[in-house]
Amino acid sequence: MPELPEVETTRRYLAAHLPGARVAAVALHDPRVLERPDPATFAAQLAGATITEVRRRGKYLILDLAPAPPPAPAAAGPAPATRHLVVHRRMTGNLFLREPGAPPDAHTVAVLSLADGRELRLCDLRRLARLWLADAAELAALDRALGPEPLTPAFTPERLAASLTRRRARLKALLLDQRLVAGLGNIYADEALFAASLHPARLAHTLTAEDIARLHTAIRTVLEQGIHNEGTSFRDYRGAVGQPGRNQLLVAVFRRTGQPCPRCGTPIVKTRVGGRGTHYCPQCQR
DNA sequence: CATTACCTGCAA
DNA sequence: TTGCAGGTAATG
Repeated sequence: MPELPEVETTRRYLAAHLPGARVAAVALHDPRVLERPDPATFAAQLAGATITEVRRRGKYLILDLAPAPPPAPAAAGPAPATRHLVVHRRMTGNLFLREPGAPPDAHTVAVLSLADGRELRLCDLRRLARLWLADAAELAALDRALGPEPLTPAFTPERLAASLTRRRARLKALLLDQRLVAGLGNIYADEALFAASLHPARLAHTLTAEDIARLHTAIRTVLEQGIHNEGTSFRDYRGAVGQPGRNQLLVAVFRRTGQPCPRCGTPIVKTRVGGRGTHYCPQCQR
C-alpha cells in the first residue's frame, strides 16, 4: 500500500515527534511481523534505546537507535552498536504514533511503548508488513539492493536510460522493480506513465531518449504531487495520526476505469501488466 | 521473464 | 463464491 509519498508523509511526522524518545518496551501481537532477530533478542536490543533519527529509503522507514546506556559500573568493553529498526508496510500496513491512553487500533501487530507513555503502533489488516533490526552492514546491504532515490540528484535521465534501453520487459513491470528506482508502486507507476504519455505494456528497449526524458520528469512530478497531498488513500493508507491523504482526488488514471481521460476524454482502460492491475488512456499513451 | 505464495476483507 | 487489493520474495 504505501509507496514513496505515503512513507515520506509518515516519516516527516515521525521525524518531528520521535527523536529523543526512549523505547520502554516492545510487544509483538503477531510474531510473524518480525523477520529478525528472534523476539527475545529483538526486545532486549530495543529496550532502553533512544530513537535518534527517522529516515526513509524507497518504501522502507528506518528508525536509528542509540543503545541504552550501560549500567553504572560498566566494564570497559566495546560500546554497544547503534542499530536500526527497519519497517516495510507492504500492502496495508500503517504506523501510528498515539498519545498516552489512546484507544486501541484495529489490526495492531506490534507496539513500541515509549518511556513518555506514547506508543508507536504497527497496524496491518493483511499482516504482510515486516520489521527487523539491522546493524550498519545490513542497512548498507539494503541500500545497495535498491535503485536511486527518485527525488535526489542520483536519479538522472541517463541512469534511467541505462536501466531501460537493453530490457525487453514491459515498461510498467520495470518501474515496479525497486532495483531500478526505489519507491514507485502500482499507483504512482500508472500515474507516471500517464504523465509521460507512455503505454504501460510498451517494451522498454523501444523507448527513445525523449520518451525517457519525459518519464524521468513524470516520475518526479507524480511523487512530489503525492507528497504534497500527503499520500493517496483509496482504502487503507493513513498517516501517523490516522489521517487520510488527499491525492486520490487528483489521480488521472488509477482506479478510474471507464471514466474520461483528463486530457482527451477517452474512457480509461484497465488491463493486467506484470500481474498487476494497470490503468491507462488508450488514446494518449503509446 | 512470468507466476505464485504470503494474508485478510470486501466487492462483484 | 471468486477474484482482487497500494508489495515483495520465492518459485518455474
